Amino acid sequence: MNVYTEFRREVVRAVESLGLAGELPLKAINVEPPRDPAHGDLATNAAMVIAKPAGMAPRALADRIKPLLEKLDGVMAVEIAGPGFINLRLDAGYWQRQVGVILKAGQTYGDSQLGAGEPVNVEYVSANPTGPMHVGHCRGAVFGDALAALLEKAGFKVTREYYINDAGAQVDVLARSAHLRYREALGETVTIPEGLYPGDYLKPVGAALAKKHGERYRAAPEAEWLPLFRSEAVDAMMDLIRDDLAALNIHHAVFSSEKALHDSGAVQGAFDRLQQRGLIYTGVLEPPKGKTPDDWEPRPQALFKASEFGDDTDRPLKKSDGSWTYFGADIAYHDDKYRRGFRRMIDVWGADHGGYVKRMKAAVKAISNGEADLDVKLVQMVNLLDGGEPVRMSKRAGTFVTLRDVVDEVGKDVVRFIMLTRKNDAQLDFDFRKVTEQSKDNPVFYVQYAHARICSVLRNAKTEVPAIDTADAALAGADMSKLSHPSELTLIKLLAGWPRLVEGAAEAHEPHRVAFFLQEVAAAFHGLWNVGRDDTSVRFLLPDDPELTRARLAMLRAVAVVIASGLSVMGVTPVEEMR
RNA sequence: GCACCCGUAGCUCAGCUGGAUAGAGCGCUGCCCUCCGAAGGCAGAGGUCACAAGUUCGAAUCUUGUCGGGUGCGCCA
Repeated sequence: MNVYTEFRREVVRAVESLGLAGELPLKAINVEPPRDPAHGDLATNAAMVIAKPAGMAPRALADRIKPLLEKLDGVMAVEIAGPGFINLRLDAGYWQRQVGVILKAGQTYGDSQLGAGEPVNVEYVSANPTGPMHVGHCRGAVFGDALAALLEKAGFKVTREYYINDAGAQVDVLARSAHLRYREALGETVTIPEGLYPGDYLKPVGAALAKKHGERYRAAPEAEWLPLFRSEAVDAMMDLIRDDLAALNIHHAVFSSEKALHDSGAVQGAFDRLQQRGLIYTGVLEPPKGKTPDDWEPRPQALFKASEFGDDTDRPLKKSDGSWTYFGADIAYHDDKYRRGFRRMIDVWGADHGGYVKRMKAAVKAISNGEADLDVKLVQMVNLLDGGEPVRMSKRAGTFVTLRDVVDEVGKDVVRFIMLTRKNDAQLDFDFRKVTEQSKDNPVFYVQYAHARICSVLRNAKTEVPAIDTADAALAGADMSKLSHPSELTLIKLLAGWPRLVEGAAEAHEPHRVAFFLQEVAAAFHGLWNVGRDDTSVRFLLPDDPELTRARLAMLRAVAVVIASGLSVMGVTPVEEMR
């Protein structure tokens, strides 16, 4: 329960007690902080949204609600404004008490029951198991992981999942590339032909295969070694990828294999179920307009009636040779999630897969009879820059930037924070120089600096005002009514908005809001710090006034708690000092 | 041709799912450091929210259309 949901409940209760006739849209009632602080602490639209169905003028209705709200605990004044807003002013004590609430809750402050323990599956990264992760994978990885943490904080039961595309032609290419490296390890001189993976990362894989199998598959026909090499190479690549992800502190709970879906008959099973419901037919697709392929030939294929579920056209499940399309397997994969009990699924994809969203949503609707909800979050490209200049990347020239390169260069915390400083569907510039700069332009530094400054004040308190016990539990008992400076109240109100932000961001699947919120908190804190620079009475450590100092330290700890809580959602470690 | 995403201050971007006079950083202008909290601070200028209709008490936000940018479009994954 946070400030806003608490008062929303009271407003709804007040409206209900009026005994108005008609269907009242109570769900449309909201309580939120007004944009203009001059309008008070809380504003509700209740009178405006209820007015019409109740057959009253909004302001007249507001007049009747007003006295009921005036009686509430913590409410200092109620005003009716504009077209019928009801603005509440809370007494300072109400806000000041929030400091104690935050300190008592600690890291759990902001936790919500919104999700009510409902299972959510978040599938992210899912990079092809053909090599180490490159920088392009970073954003989706960080986004998915932060979204998962955010949903957990909001009370959902989250499963972090990775889909291994180990069934397509690309893993045959991988196996052949590994076979070449295997022969190389056995002493041959090899050149990697066009179309195979040239990367050095396959050398150890080849060496391991040589050690394990000796000469056995050196000159054997492909059919004898391909499945074996494929599976061993994929395993090696997944180890590589898991290591890369670990460098970002990302750990999936479930790894699902596309190949396993084929082998177990799950793909056929999902196909059969759709067929039984008459959603599959054999047909011929129109060629795409405007981009007519030269080799287009109309061919009959097994098609899924995606257009009945909101897609633009029906989609092929089988290729003309009868084998499954990627989409066919992907339907089975989402069917599998559904059968594992997930009614909420989130997929995180690169923006280049945007054209795939409608058909996947259509498929989930179809397989679940509309019971399951799939949200697909597309993450846009990251432009790598160095001092404003684009970093040129080319696989061939060897100037290819891996995820590991980036993490080694700037650190996991910086990568994670910066990747969340834009909403997912906007492009993002990642400038190696800027992200490590110690200045206000750099949001990572700005937020971390706030946390470090607070830690520093707490450390100094031990020597400057040694009488004060700086443990959270002790600080929570301070006389918060001493926190009466306007800048202090502004800061406390901001902190009290954290639980509300968690819920909003979780519902919208928008972890970037956490990053922006923390920048606001940091700005408010730095601002207060600077007030103290000119006006010594607003400083935090005042040896002549231990009671006030105690209250201020409590407030600072509350700021640190909220920052640390937000950073933990983002997967960033708060620092205690800047170096 | 079609679909999806985007279009907000000179630049980079927020805008809490429809609220009141649209915000932040950078840049610009003007003030503020002998020292005690300047890896800065305070103040100011800067907007047809791409454009046009519509929905309603109320639109940057929802709908439709137009313009501009990006991405994608059967047998790749």
